[in-house]
Amino acid sequence: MRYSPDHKEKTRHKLLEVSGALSKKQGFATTGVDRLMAAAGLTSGALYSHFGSKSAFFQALIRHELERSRKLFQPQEGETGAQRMERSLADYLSLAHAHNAESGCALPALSGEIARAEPEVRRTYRCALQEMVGMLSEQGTPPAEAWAVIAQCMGALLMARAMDDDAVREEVLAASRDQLRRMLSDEPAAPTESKKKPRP
Amino acid sequence: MRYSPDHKEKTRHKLLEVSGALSKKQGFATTGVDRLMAAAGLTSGALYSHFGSKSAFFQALIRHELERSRKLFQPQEGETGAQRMERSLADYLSLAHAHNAESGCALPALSGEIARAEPEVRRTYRCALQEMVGMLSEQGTPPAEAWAVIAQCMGALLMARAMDDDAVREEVLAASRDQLRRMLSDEPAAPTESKKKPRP
DNA sequence: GTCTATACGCGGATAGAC
DNA sequence: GTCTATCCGCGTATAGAC
Repeated sequence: MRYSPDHKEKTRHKLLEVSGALSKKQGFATTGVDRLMAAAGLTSGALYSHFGSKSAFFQALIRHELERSRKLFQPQEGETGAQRMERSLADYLSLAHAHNAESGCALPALSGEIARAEPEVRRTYRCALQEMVGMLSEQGTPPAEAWAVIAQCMGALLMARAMDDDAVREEVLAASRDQLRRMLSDEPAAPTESKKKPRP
Repeated sequence: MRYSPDHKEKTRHKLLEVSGALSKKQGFATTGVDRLMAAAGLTSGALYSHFGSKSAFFQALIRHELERSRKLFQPQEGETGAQRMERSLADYLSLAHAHNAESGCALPALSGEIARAEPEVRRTYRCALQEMVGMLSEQGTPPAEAWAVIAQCMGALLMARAMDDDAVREEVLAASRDQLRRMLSDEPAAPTESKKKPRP
């Protein structure tokens, strides 16, 4: 063949990366195949060689994106559970994340489209989230709390993105950060956002 | 004229109601003008008479829908604040709401599209939410908590809708209900979902 | 105010050259 | 494996009849 053995694999990976970014920024359904492929320097034919149809491509893309999202909540070298959570919240619920959907988590960017997608895509979505909850569970956050954390993060970021004013965006994000910190430290509500304070 | 004086007003209202339901179910951008109008028994020309363009129609629709959403959180006759919150949570975070987007709240159904809409639409969205938070604030829920409640409700419902399994959907919704009850009653975390228990 | 007819572009998808 | 060319349907929007 005219192409190196792993050329297909590399191209496929690049397609998922680049089209994923474009989909998170502009939406998947509203972006044509031509544009999705052009973002990776290819033409529409490439999509049908690799995935067969646009909706099959969507499923592969969701699987790939949620794999990336899972890593956002994974602990890094030498972190305690509390440190990981504090870092995750600060990164996730930030204005930077609100303003850069293309490099951010797929949950707030694509859940709306997934909700209207075929059962196969929704199954992929559910399994990925269950894995994420399982992972958090192993690290000391009970499943019920883990679901609540994910829902809160996704909701707050999506709401912030749909607004038109950074000050209000930050108000929403700060409220969620504060709320989650209190919840995860098992402390009762406090009137203002508390400083970093590891539990005694 | 051939039509009664308030015919235009009534038609406009019907358009917003019926197209709003269809948009929440199938998405706004992905539903053509013909279909949106056909749902109200009209043809595409009607949209341009009333609103001028599809995007102008979207803004009117969002304004109308968020007015409806605000009422979901409004207290009813003879309710206390705690009763209202308990009723709101049970109704909002339910499988019925997850399965019937067309008659439900616009926030989980349309926030993704709003996030990619023109600034004018996003301004409408922000103002409506600020009013909602102001309303909750008057009823005893501080603004920061109100933002967290709305984000959590929207995130949990959207996540539930994007899944393919009712058992897991219910797990997500129950986790959020439980979390919000604990937060609103200023109680520390409990291992399982607590029963209705007004604060002492 | 609403409908029908129509203009024109972009959508997804396929065929065949290389 | 990728590109170019092409088919056909649906998208938004407008013009003119009633």
